[in-house]
Amino acid sequence: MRSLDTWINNKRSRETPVKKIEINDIRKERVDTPPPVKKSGRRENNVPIGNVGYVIENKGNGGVEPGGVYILLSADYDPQNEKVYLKFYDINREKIVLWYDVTGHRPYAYSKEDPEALRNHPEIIKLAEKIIDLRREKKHDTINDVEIEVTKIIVKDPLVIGGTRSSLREKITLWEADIKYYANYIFDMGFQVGGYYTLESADSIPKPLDIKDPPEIKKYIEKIDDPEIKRWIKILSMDIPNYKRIALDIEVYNPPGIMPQVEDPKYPIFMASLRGSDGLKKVIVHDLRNEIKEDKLKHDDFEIEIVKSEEELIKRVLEIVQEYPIVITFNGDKFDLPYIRKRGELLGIPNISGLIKLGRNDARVSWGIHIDLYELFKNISIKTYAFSNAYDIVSLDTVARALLGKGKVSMDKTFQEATMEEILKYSYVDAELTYELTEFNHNLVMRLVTMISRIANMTIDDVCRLSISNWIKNRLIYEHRRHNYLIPLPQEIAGKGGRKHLEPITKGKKYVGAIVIEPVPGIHFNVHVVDFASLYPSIMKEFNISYETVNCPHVRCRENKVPGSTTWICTQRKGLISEFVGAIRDVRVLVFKKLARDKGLPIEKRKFYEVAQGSLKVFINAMYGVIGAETFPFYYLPAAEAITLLGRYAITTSIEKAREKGLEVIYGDTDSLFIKNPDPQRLKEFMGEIEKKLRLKLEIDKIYRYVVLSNRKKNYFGVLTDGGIDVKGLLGKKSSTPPFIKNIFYEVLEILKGINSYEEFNQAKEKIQDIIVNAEKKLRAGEVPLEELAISVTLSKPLRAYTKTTPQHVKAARKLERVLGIEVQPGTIIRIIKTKDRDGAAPLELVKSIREVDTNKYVELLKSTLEQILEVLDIDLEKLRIDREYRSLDKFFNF
DNA sequence: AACTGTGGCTTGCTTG
DNA sequence: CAAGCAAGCCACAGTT
Repeated sequence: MRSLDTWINNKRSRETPVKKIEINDIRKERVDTPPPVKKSGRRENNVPIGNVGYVIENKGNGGVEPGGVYILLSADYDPQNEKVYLKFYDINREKIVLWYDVTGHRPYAYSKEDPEALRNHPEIIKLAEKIIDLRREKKHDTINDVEIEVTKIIVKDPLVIGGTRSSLREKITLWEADIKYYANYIFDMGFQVGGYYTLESADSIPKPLDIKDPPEIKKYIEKIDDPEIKRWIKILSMDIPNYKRIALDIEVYNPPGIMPQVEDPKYPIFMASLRGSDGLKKVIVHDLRNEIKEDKLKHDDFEIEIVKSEEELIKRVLEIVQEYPIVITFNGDKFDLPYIRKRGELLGIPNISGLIKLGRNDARVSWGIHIDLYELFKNISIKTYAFSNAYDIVSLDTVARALLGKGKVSMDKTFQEATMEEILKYSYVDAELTYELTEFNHNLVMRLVTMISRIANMTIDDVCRLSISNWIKNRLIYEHRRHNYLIPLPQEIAGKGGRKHLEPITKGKKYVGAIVIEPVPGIHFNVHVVDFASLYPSIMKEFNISYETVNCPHVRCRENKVPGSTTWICTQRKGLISEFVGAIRDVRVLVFKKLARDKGLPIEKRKFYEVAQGSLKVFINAMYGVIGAETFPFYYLPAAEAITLLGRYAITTSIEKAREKGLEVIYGDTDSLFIKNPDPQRLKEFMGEIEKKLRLKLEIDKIYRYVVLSNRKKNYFGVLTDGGIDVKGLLGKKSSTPPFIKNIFYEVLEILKGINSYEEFNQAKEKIQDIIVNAEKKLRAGEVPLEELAISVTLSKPLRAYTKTTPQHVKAARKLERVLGIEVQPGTIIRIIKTKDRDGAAPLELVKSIREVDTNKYVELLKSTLEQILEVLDIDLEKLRIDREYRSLDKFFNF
């Protein structure tokens, strides 16, 4: 880690090292006298109550200290004091400090009525007491590209604008009325979440610290002219500290088979495990069966603390976690934290409601920040882009196995049956894994959420709980504010007009997507795959795609048509969305991707830049998707279609050009071309010409030693020049395929991997035949365990939502509920076995004997899975059919 | 009334 | 986000 002192470019800090700055006298004086409390506000002990610039000092929560070095991580609104407060991480004291607004900033929204009209409006009159001001303001109307005058309605509290049934936004048309107040505050004040700040005096506004650029970054900043890009480089290259944090996990003494419910917390908490970044490893236990003997108290892996009651346990846990600014849980939003609070309330623990704050779907802690890893890992962008689908089900066990290579301690006994010692171990490992998920790979997860906070300019709490479309929305709102643009209503964007030009290929879709080239079936050697480097984001950048620039109001732009449509694109103004994609794309490609691969840098730094470029990639990849999603506030169908139309144009133009040059295109999908055995010179020329013509860069993505194509699109496999194997779309790869068949599939692939020429295929055929004949024998002889035959299918809706058809997994799930009383929710993976009964399938749990299995179905499934690779290799499965004796054996089992 | 074949449709999973 | 695949459901028509 580089030392902070060396790169904080603050004069005062350099003269006197940061850590030694003395506490300002003013602050000391103030902290001794508690700040005045508003009459309406109730005061409880230990509850931080804000006033001007500082808070009451309590455990784990310090007041803002002038001269300190802070990172802005979060914010919230305090309704009692009617102020926004910011949560800063103090990097020296390793605490969260709260800073309450000192500017008198108030909530507001905009109306297009003039102030006079509004003053006479009955709804405004009704709320007159709570309205502070109606002020005329100039804003830029992005859709019509003109300056307009709007009225800023400034109010006393955010609920006047929105959040209740009687709020103003429910009564009259308002603009910018659904932005969270604390987010508004951050935008208006120009705060950068994840940025460094200091405070000059207790009641001043936090001032950005000018951070000295690391030497490797300097080179880039000097080279780049665009101030916008420079700003991005600076923000994203600032160091992220190893946050002091603690993982928490509780155990509830519930009867066998009954899950503890937050709504009805009737069973006691008897154990809590803690794992801190400072090395704390502790399990606190209320030994309700009195079985832990003094001599057993020692444990190699963690410290055991025995308490006499549940009340003592909760108090002790709260005492410890308050020492940590960041609390990590796995499912703490919906379980651990609300459960602790509710049990605490039942036991009459004072002030627990001030420490754990429950939202509708989340739980926050007053002295710091709570990160629920379950919510984070569930996030589809985190799952697919950041962790490339390394885990599929989101549970502590599966995520830890995938990312840490180790899982939970298995426990097949109930708490009643297990010894305390066993439960201790089990419980501790949960906290340990939870902590390690934030620490592995150089604190990747903590760095990732901070980096995303910076890009979205969104609080860490929100980043961990909201989806990518919210991250992007947040950043775009901020960009509107920076440009003084009024944010249009979704219906205004939709009302711009413009039309759809091509019917979607798939029924029920809103607009056309990409082109997939008809594959040439066969085995092809030496295939070069060229593709457009991030095609859709590049199109968005290069062709100025944004909701306001597609079908813009300028007459002279109407000539600038998207090929094959009447849609035109603005040539006068840069689109906001286009600008944002362009900037983060450039920053990623020109700076952070290079730094992440710079072998001259120490591994720690490279890992850091890897997180930066990876976070940027998450945003870049999602930009096209959100503009085509109706739920996105800047959704505009003609803009989404313009992107795909330009993509179609790029790929068709490239195919034509390639064929003109005598290059053989055998397949392609969306942004790629598979070129068979190309002449290197011609390939190079071709790529250059395309880039010149389309302003889109083509690159060689990979080279296959050989690739096997069938007549199916999105279905192929290939062996790369380095021996690696690519399997795309084939049945054998699908998560629903039974393990037994999957294994056979991969065994066959393993054989194909070594092949270099046509001749070698014939030898491989023999081996493959053996494998298949054996597999079928095993199946028919009933030698395959049921587990290996299970077909795993996700239940994606609640059971009652399947009204049109009843698929097999839904039938099975209903049976599970009826017969075993197992609760199934959306997201549950149902494992079914194909059976010979009327339904044709049953849940794995209810199949008792191998004799119920419909062997023929499995042979069929094996056949269709393997056929996808074998038909091209000219291996005829029918010829491999097993001798009559096995068929008769099968018959024997049937009767 | 029971069976068979067909095609449209639903569902889930993958590719880019 | 759309394109595309496999598998099964289900209504319907035609046959037995």
